[in-house]
Amino acid sequence: MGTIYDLAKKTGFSITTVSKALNNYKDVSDKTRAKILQAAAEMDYLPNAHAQSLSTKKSWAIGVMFSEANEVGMKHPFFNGIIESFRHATEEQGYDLIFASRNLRNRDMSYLEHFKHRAVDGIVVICSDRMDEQVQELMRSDIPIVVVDMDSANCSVVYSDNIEGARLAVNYLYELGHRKIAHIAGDETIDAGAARIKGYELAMQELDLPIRPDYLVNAGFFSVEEGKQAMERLLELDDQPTAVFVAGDQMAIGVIEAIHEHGLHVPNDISVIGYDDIEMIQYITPKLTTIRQDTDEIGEAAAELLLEQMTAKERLTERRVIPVRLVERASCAPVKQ
Amino acid sequence: MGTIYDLAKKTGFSITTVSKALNNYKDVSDKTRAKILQAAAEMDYLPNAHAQSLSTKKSWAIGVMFSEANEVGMKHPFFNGIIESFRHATEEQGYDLIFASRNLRNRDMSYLEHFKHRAVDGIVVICSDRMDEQVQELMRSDIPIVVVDMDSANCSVVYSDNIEGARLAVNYLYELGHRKIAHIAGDETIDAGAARIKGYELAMQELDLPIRPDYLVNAGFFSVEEGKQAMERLLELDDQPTAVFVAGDQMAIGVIEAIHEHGLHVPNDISVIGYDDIEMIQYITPKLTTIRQDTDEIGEAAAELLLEQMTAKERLTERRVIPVRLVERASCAPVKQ
DNA sequence: CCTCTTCCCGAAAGCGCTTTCGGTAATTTG
DNA sequence: CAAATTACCGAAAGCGCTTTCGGGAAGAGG
Repeated sequence: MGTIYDLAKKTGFSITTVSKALNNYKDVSDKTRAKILQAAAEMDYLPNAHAQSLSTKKSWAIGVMFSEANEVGMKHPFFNGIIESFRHATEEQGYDLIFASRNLRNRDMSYLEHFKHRAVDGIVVICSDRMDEQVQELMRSDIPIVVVDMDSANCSVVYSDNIEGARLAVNYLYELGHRKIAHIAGDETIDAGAARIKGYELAMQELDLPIRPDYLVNAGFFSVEEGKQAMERLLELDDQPTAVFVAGDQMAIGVIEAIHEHGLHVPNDISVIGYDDIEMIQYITPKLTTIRQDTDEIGEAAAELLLEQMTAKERLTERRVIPVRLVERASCAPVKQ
Repeated sequence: MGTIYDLAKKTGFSITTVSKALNNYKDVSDKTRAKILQAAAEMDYLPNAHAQSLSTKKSWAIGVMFSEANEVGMKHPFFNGIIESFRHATEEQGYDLIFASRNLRNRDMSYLEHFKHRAVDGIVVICSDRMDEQVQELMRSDIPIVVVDMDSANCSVVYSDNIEGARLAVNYLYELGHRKIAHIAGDETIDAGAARIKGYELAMQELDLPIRPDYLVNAGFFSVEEGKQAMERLLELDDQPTAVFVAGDQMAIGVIEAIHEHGLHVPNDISVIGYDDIEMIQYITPKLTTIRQDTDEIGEAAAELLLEQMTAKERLTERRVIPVRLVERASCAPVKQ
């Protein structure tokens, strides 16, 4: 492969000139540039990224961090869509993504430390847990950062319009004639969970429907199992809801399971609407009606906000709320008389 | 944050000694080491990874490349499990993962070039397409590499025991009384597809069952839609199979859909067995019986093989075949008389 | 023909770290 | 107590690149 020095020797120019030719400086003639480029191609020359970063202080790398309760990492059916889209958008600008470990040869360090060590140009964190100390630390730092799925006044954030999404769901059920609408919620320590609860309550008020405490059950951290358990609690009620708005698709899967095991039918006995629109829910029975979050757009927006900061070389704090929409499938039906 | 030079000034030692203290050289006394470490902690000193890599020629980074037909990247429900497990295993050793773009500031380069540019210590490629020229190039290079889900004599590889998996599936159906067993296959250009076909044929022979060309249908690249179309072709047959072994879970979902749309019942009319055991299939109706590939173990094995090469600093060519097992759920039933 | 620009190019310092090698002081050995 | 180890530390070169700044050559202007 060779170094820039080899290239200089081969072409007879100084390494300064070679470097300039490679980097499109204008104070090198077309002729010598051509020669150098040709020689570079011949010897398969590639600049060493580390050396470049060392001298330019720009690494062309973006650090990514996941922070979610269930520790599934890239298997997360919603977050991985966002990351994939984010990757596409940043790739176009020449950035690489680096998934940092928290382990530097036996010494374990924080993500912030690791990212500083790696000298990344920016950080994207996909976070559901607002209490995560590691995330807090990242947000306090002065590295360009964008946080996805969480709100904060101190840095650029992007998330879906959860309030509107919840309202969409409740209104839809209302229009189907439902009045006893329950909400199986995500934990309030998670922004998305809290916002959807708020949206639910708002919508219920707007519709002059009572907000019954027994119709609002916290199902924790969005897993199938937790959804199932939450639904079982609703099914124990004397006065059962006729429809339930579930804060996440995975939970909704558990919800439907619970309903079926109880000998009831979705949607004939109970209507269920989910949130996220992850891939698998179009294959379950019944196909789940849900509020779709646009992972593509979220990822792109995140990339945009981060790139903006990286080129501006200053910390910005923009908030981008991505619209959601209702996807009608087969898990909701008009209320029985 | 400061550099090693600041640390030297602060402690009064030379940068040589500081570096040695930080790197646990033994020719520095415990006392001075303690002083230096303390000072380092006080000023939040972190070594610059680029400078380190430049001088040690070790980057503590592993390049990862995905190569699959459907371009879903990290959304791939099977591959992302492998990558997640791989990440865990390499993280423990202090390695970071880098997802390279193919774009270096307008100049687009091959993955190999990019990985050389980044000076990664090793490469993991998760590959289904054996014709991918980029992958070929990587395999020809001299960087430590491990390839997942594909076979090759030229580098370390890890994949599931597809032949045995197919055999397991066919035998299972046979034991349920099925004799008309079809195979909806992945494309033969994909190793996994080819191997499962081979396993299917082998098993059929062993059971003295005829291998009918019309019972072996190529469904391409493992998507739901392709599976559905393939099943539709089987359903057009005068002499329909009573059971079908599908080379991938996603295809199996499409297969079941086709059967249902045809007014038939799974498993009462036709038994279906899949391959992979991706998460979502336990939530569909009926829950899919399948051959489970152990993504955790595959990822770990890949990490092991790669780490081995990286520490040995030489290219090894070990082959690791991971066992599979049958997971019985509800999509197969005894044949109707 | 001389001066002033403009165009090209290169010397050298610097980015932050590692590692070889040699040297001094302290310690051990006989 | 002299000689031989041993323990500890630092000068300096090097990793591969960028960028400032100055200087020479060529062209433009008077």
